[in-house]
Amino acid sequence: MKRCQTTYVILGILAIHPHQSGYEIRKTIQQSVGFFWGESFGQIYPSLKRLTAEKLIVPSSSGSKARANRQEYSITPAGHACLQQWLALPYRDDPPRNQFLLKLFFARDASPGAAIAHVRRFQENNRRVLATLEFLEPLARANNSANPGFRYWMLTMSLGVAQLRACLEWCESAIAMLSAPEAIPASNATTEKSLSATNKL
Amino acid sequence: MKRCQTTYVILGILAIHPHQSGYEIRKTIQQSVGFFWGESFGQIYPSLKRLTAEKLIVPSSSGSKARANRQEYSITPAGHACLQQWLALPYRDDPPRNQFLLKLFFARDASPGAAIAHVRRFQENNRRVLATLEFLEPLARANNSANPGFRYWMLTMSLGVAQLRACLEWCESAIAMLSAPEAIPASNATTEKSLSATNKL
DNA sequence: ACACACATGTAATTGGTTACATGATTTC
DNA sequence: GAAATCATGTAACCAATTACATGTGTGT
Repeated sequence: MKRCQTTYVILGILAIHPHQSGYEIRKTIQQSVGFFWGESFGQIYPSLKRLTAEKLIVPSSSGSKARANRQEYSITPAGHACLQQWLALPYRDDPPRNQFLLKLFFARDASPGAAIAHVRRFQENNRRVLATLEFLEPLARANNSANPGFRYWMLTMSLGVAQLRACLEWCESAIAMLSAPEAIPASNATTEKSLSATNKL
Repeated sequence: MKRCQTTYVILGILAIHPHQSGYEIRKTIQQSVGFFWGESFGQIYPSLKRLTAEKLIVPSSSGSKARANRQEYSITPAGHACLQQWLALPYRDDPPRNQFLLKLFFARDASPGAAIAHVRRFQENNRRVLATLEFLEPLARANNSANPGFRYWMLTMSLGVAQLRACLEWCESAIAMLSAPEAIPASNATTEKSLSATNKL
């Protein structure tokens, strides 16, 4: 049986946190794995129906925050087995598509300021995300450091932070490089003399 | 008029390198922007038809490598204008979906070795990509350093390398951390006493 | 003769976003 | 009573992958 990725995010979240509604599941996703994973309602609600039909989750109620509207769910043993099975499989890395890098790569065909504008935007985005991660980190640490899942959360966080820092450092040098129109970094002196016979760029 | 992303990759590639066939375009994509962008034939060929209909590219022939089969294309002034327009627009960063990080995040529900296996795979992938980038770099530098597009190619490359290095460093520490099952990094002494009342993990 | 790379395309399917539609509960 | 947030869902659309189908030219 083939299942889309949304399946496993929902199962994973419910395995950690039972008794959540579709609405809440989405919020939890945003707050925990949001910086590397997103789900839309158009994906979540149909998935909840399907997973219920497949007995991987069950409608449940925790009593407390009952609302006429709302339906919450919990993971079943079958659901947990399904999640574990998926976790044991090697992850697939889907071919990346980075529009920022694409626009930067083609920037010789753009107006002069375009490249630097893209880089600045990239820099701002990275700063913003880094700030939220660094804000979240001590809070989560205080609340969850005893939890068995904490170490894995930490690992994802630290990779995120490391990548963001690398990007921000790169932004500095990229802006510097793009601001000084003359300086082309050369590996040695002879490169200036246009060896470009068979261009690939 | 709304156009998919494939449009602009094709235009961008043909702006740099005219007289390429669909087959070649794909190859060029793999060799130049391959580490952050991919296109499939199922996307390229229909796009070429559509772009021809929209007069953004034209069927052309360079004479030399003519084949009964093959049809090559070049960008038109209209196509170039379209590309420039797109390049001037702010890039959109689509919500990332990193399956590796997702599996790592949920790893407390997996078998003990799973997390470390995922990390090792991630490490190998990063090493492989880094190796190809480092292999390509001096070649491209020698052939293209005089080219106006070279600096942008360099920028994308250096970001790629920086990110890959950051990931590889992280891999080291992640494997170390996962190999020593006891050590949970604590921010201070009191965190041990399970302050976890309101768990988020 | 065979394999491999070159070359082009279509059809089925999926995975996903976005917009739309609706309504309940809380808070100010 | 207005606004915000909580809450659920559907329909239309789209971008893209994958598998399939077919054929040509080159090198061994």
